[in-house]
Amino acid sequence: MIKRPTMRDVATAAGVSLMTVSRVVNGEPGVLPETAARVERAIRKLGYQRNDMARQLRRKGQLSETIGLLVDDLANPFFSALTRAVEDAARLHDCVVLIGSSNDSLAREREVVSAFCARRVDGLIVVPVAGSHRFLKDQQALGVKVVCVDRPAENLAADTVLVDNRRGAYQAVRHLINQGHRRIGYLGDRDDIWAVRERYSGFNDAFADIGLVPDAALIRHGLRSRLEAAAAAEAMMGLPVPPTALFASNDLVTMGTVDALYSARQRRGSVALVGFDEFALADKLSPPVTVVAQDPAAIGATAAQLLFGRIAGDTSPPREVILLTRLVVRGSGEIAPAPT
Amino acid sequence: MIKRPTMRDVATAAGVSLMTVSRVVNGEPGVLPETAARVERAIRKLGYQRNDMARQLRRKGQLSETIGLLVDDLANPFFSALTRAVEDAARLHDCVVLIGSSNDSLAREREVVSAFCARRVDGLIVVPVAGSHRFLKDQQALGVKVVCVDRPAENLAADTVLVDNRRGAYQAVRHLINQGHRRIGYLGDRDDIWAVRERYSGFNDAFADIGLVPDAALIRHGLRSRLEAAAAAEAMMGLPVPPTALFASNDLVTMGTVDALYSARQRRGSVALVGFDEFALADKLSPPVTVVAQDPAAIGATAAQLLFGRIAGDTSPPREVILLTRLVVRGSGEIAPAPT
DNA sequence: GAAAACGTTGGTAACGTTCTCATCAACTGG
DNA sequence: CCAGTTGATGAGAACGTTACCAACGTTTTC
Repeated sequence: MIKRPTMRDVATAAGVSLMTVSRVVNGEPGVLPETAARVERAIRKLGYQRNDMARQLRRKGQLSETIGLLVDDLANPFFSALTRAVEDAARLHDCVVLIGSSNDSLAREREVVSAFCARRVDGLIVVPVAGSHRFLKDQQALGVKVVCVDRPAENLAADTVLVDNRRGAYQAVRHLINQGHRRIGYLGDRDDIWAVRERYSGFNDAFADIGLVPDAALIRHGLRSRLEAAAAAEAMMGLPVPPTALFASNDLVTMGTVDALYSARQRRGSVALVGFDEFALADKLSPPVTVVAQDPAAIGATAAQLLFGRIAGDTSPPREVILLTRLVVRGSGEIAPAPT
Repeated sequence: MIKRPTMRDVATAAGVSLMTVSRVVNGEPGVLPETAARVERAIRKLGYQRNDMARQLRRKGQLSETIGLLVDDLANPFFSALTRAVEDAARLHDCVVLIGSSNDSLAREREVVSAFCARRVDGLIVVPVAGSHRFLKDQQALGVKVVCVDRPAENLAADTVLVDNRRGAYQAVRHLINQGHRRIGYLGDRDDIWAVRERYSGFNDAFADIGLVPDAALIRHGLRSRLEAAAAAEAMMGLPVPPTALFASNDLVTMGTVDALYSARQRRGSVALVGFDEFALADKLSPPVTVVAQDPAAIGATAAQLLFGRIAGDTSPPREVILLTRLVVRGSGEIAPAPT
């Protein structure tokens, strides 16, 4: 393991000054081709590579060409697709991406953001958890550009990319209502999450439309895992008067619900299911699952576009971009025949 | 947008020297509690945050507490689960993670590795693409710890975490053979990918066991997407004498095959399918899909453990860790009745 | 009671880079 | 032939931090 060579080492090896090496490394003009060639040779011989930390320290106010991305849970397909889109955009700007998962913990979010900012990222794309984002605001004041994704951050003037959660959920539930359903169950994630709350509002909106109020026995909040969702769905289907349809507030909950419906096979087909979020193979289930589809790649790409715009100097007022969801009807909506 | 305060600013504000501030910031002993409190107050008032780039520059030879992770495609659930595991391990070591996707391009891999190393990462976890990894070796010589995942890197002495691809595929195909299948189709990704080649070997091993050679008409390599896989499966099932079973070399190909089998519904159930890689809802398809399951989280965790061991100073010879796959039989193996 | 030890604090030199300016030779034009 | 211009190169100071050592007052030790 050799000590890393510095520009000074290269300079000595090539018999030139340090500045000349710097110029060659950065492709600046004003170096004789012959001299440059000698330097290049020394660079290759020593295996020199520029130290971007030192570089970044010196050229203050310049960009570090690093951004941070903080999502809820990277293992979730929705967020990993989003991440991939951000990464692709970042590469186009010669930018590397620091990644972190917040797991819906404000403390963890703060830790990660702080670690990112200590490394002087140019910007942050954040899926903000519930709570106060005082520290994000502080970083913003110090010049870090911030874009929020999937949920707005409380008390923060930042670009935000959202989807029409409420309308999406509304349409999904209206779809069920139009099929004749009246006893529709709600299975939802923690409702301190903004997007989840919005979807629940949409659920209620649809009922308000027809002058009804959902049955409180058919409302379940706070489902944090596929397993919990399965148990909740199971319980709900076991009620004296079970629902004829279910609305699930996100992909995880939808899959848990599918688990429950499949494990109680005798009842399969007797309940309609609509879920928020598209997921792989939803069309292959029986019955196929109707979903409110978001486009995570588009969300990520939009967020990245906004962020790099800000980094490039866009100082217009914060924008809120709402992307549309799409109801993908898969024919599981019709009132099913009573179980035999 | 305010200029970022430095330790010097804090020192002036607190009426102490720069060194005292440094000591307080780093929690070093030897500062009177009273003095420390004054400094803390100044820090909070100014919103000071340590500049880790300068810090890292000064304390040479120390760790940057940053690692790089380079996967094939972050949007693939396998790699995103792996990434999540690495990230969790990194947090335990107070380390942040730079992420990149190589898309199976050597040039892109080199670019990303180079960008990571310019930022002086302590280590790299890499899913190496095919080709020469000269540049990885160079970085290794300069002290960057490297761990390979999913595939070994050619000509590189580095810790490597793999699964028993060949044996896993062998067992899967043996399973089909035991069920009475003889015409088994192979649908595979690019076979310049090591893991894919290994799986193909396992496929052939199973045939060798019973003294047969697979029919060349039932072998398809180079399927890069779900769509391509679907087309290939479709074509194969349309042969004059179609296969009675299919082996798919990874999750993407398996899903494409599922697409093909579902779209040709009349033939559904007439062909058995076994795929490498577990995927969500495989158990819910009809018929359910038998898979060779890897544990991406365990792979990521193992790789991270090796890497942080090296970073902490472990200089033992490179290790190769082989994790076991698990054949998850889901009852789609039996010879199906001839199509009606 | 002088010497040694300790606990607290500050001054200064790096780390590897880029920026600013100075130098110096070789041209150019009148 | 000399002032002015150009083009290539180099010297030195910063960037924000930490390692090292010196300085200081106070206490302990024999």
